[in-house]
Amino acid sequence: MGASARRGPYICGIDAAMDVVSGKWKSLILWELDNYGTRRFGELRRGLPGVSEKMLIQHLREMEEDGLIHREVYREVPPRVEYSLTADGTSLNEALRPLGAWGTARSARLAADDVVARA
Amino acid sequence: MGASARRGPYICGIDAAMDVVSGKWKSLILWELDNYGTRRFGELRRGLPGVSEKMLIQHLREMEEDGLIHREVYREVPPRVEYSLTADGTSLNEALRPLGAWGTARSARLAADDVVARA
DNA sequence: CAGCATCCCACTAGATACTG
DNA sequence: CAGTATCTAGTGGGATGCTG
Repeated sequence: MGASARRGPYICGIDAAMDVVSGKWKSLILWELDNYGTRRFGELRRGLPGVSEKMLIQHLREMEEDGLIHREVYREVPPRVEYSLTADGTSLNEALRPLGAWGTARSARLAADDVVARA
Repeated sequence: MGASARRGPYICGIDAAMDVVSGKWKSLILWELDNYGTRRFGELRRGLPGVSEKMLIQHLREMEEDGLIHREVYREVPPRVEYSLTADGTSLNEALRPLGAWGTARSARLAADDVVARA
């Protein structure tokens, strides 16, 4: 009974999508996994500056349960676990691209306004 | 000190965009305003079943401060206030469209799986 | 009609310490 | 290395009542 997705009922598609992406690091995890294809726990941790172990594992578990990522365990010593995107995770990442572009444009504009404001 | 957007610094574009859309009803407000062009407070309230007055006004104020919506006050009796999208809000709505489509597809698939599971 | 103020709870997320 | 467990603070969001 964790803090995972509600899994409906949803008012609309965005609602359903937001349910699965909300979480401070989830979109970053998606992006990281999309870039590298496959990532170990420690690599993700280093790739997401500021994330705590607890939040990382919690988000990873929820995303696994939501069918966005795949978790492959190699029973070795030392233990190795590799995370990768599922088809769903990949398509979600695609769907997030325009939003990312919008955010980048907005950030740039805010920064520019800030410079003007300081002048 | 409110519950408004952090307004940076952001790790990436999605981060910046999520900062502005996160809030249970914000994407719905965007969608509603995009559909109707302009909406009064009471109309929005009725259009978003389940929203409380407090959350609606709070989200509207934050979105206004974030430059996503425009608030026009008509000093009449009884008072009238109309909300509409700014150019930024409109473009954000565009950027959210693929995500909405993804969520809709996911919902449909989950529902189908659910039917199968019950069979 | 449109909004503000206040109280309250659940949940999110962080820090820290421990384990197979 | 890859987690678990526990405790705590901060915040999101709901209910209710009041105002111009």
